[in-house]
Amino acid sequence: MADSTLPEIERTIGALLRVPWQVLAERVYGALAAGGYPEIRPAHGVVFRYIRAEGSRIVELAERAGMTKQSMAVLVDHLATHGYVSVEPDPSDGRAKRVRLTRSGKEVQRAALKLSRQVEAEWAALIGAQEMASLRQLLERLYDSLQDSR
Amino acid sequence: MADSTLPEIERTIGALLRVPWQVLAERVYGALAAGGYPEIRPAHGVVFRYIRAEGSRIVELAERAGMTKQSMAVLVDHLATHGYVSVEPDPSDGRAKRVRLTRSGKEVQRAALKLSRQVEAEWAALIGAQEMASLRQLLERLYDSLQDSR
DNA sequence: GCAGATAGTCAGTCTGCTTGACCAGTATAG
DNA sequence: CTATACTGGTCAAGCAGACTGACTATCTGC
Repeated sequence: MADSTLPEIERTIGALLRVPWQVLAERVYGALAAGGYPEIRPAHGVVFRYIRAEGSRIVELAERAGMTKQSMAVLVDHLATHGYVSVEPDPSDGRAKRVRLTRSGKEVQRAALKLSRQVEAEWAALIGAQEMASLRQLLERLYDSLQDSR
Repeated sequence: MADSTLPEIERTIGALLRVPWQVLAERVYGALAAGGYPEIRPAHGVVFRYIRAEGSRIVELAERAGMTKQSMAVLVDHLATHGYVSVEPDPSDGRAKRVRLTRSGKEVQRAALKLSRQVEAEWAALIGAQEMASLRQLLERLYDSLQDSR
């Protein structure tokens, strides 16, 4: 209830943020599933979001995603068994592993980004291009402020 | 990955919506937990959001929340055992039950709403009152458009 | 060269959701 | 006015995605 609605109320700020986000997420993961990547579930998004091109360690991904290394290890393992990432020993540290996107992992990343842009464009058509641009700008401002105030 | 970030990119529309929402949710549920309602978890939010003042049926809540009646029954049961809702047989239908907020359930609802408004005010201080007002307006516009286009 | 920090794994648990099968009460068509 | 279909809710089982705690192996700083 980040947006509990007493009878009179609707459209708390929570709902206003959550609903579009859910619509977007459903579209993106739905399209990925339908488009030949059925093993990619929402939880795996963080890997694609936070992985660096040169490869990342599991702890690093976990840290960035705000979860435990055990949980991240499960996600990485799933993606590895389906060929979206490769996991190799890190030559510079015998304890560590290096996780990297494979060709098809990069495909997924690109596809997701494209879908996101597509949905954003649809929304622009819905509420007006200028309005969508303003909305994005204001959200960026809020986003940056929230990042700073940590 | 409603917002997969290829190296160059940051701040996809997904991240811009998701991050503030997460901040808000954490604040609201954190404050509720700290403020004497530790049994209220994020999953229970839907009950407070969708319940009608006259009382609602389980199927109705499930429908509105977009989940199965079994799942909703679990949430309602949890809230009932902690005294936030009452569950009585529906006099007009022998199969059905009527779920209503108790006094303390209403308290929670009000507290959550207040917290939400508080966070919104903090954000206004962060990015500017006018900007926050514009942001809300644009989000409302998007929200309404998305509702309509179903 | 040893003590403590770090990367990752194993095992167990919890929450929040699902599906499938079912029962009991209600509504309806013939 | 009864047989049938529908509906509200429950029981049981299972899965996904997170968690904690305990452990091994390796690395690093003094």
